[in-house]
Amino acid sequence: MPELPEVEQVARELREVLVGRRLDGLLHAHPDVLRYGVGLGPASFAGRSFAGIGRRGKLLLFDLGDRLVLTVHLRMTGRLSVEPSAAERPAHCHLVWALGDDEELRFSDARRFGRAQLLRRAELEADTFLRRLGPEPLDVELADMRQRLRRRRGTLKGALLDQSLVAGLGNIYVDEILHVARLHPRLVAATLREDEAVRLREAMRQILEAAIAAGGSTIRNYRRPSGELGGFQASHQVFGRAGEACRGCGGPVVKIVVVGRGTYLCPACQPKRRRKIPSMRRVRASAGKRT
DNA sequence: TCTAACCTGATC
DNA sequence: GATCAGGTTAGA
Repeated sequence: MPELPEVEQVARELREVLVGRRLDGLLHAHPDVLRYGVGLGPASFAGRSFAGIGRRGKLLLFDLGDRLVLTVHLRMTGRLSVEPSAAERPAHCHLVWALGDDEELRFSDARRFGRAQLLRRAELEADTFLRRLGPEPLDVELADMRQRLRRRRGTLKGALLDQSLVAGLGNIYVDEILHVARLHPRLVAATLREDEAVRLREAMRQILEAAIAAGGSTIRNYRRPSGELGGFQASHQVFGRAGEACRGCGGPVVKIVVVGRGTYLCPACQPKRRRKIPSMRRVRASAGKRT
């Protein structure tokens, strides 16, 4: 469910609420959901406090001080929230920490795909998931991105979904980015030209910044820690809009399957290979509109 | 590089 | 009842 903008929103909200706050201990944990580094266990949480909260790709990083880090990956349906201890726990609440002041940090996850790990910093640095992540899409250098794409034999969409190419994009934002960049998801990644790579990188920045500013996208499950929905779904140009009119050219948005994922695009604006395309210079303007 | 698998719930 | 879902990964 959550991609970079949603995870960034979660990190920001929790940072406001949790940093500087003490962690009294772990009250409840599903054994499949929370794993521990060497020598660590449920008792390791007691007496710690939140020194900082960061994000790398779609992974949340809670700095608990004393070289201890809690990582949380929300996967598809994971959700973090801070609630009064007296409030009824949500369904599928798999992790609960006591925060003091009669509040709890809770992780709930219907599909139970999400994972948390308590690690020492040295173990975190050796963590294979973290080590395999590519650069942040908002920071990646154009030359670096081109080089990474050139090594790919598969589709452009598949490459962008691979977290080792760039870290944090998922199914929604890849489709939105490719639409703004006017690139077909099935283009062979390695064949991307300079001008196409420039458009791609610019579209990444534009879409991700707008999505972060809007608090992410809510399609079905995603909720901010505050309980609010994201706002960026209203600005989606193609995702979830099969059969509707493209906001750029008026033609129909279609849904296809690419690398096994439902994929939305406007075939007129995103031709498989170059051809005259309708003026799409102003996708940016319509991207900001509320519909 | 693709598919199946991990789980459950919502929707067709 | 069958299919699909915003993620990742083991295995073919």
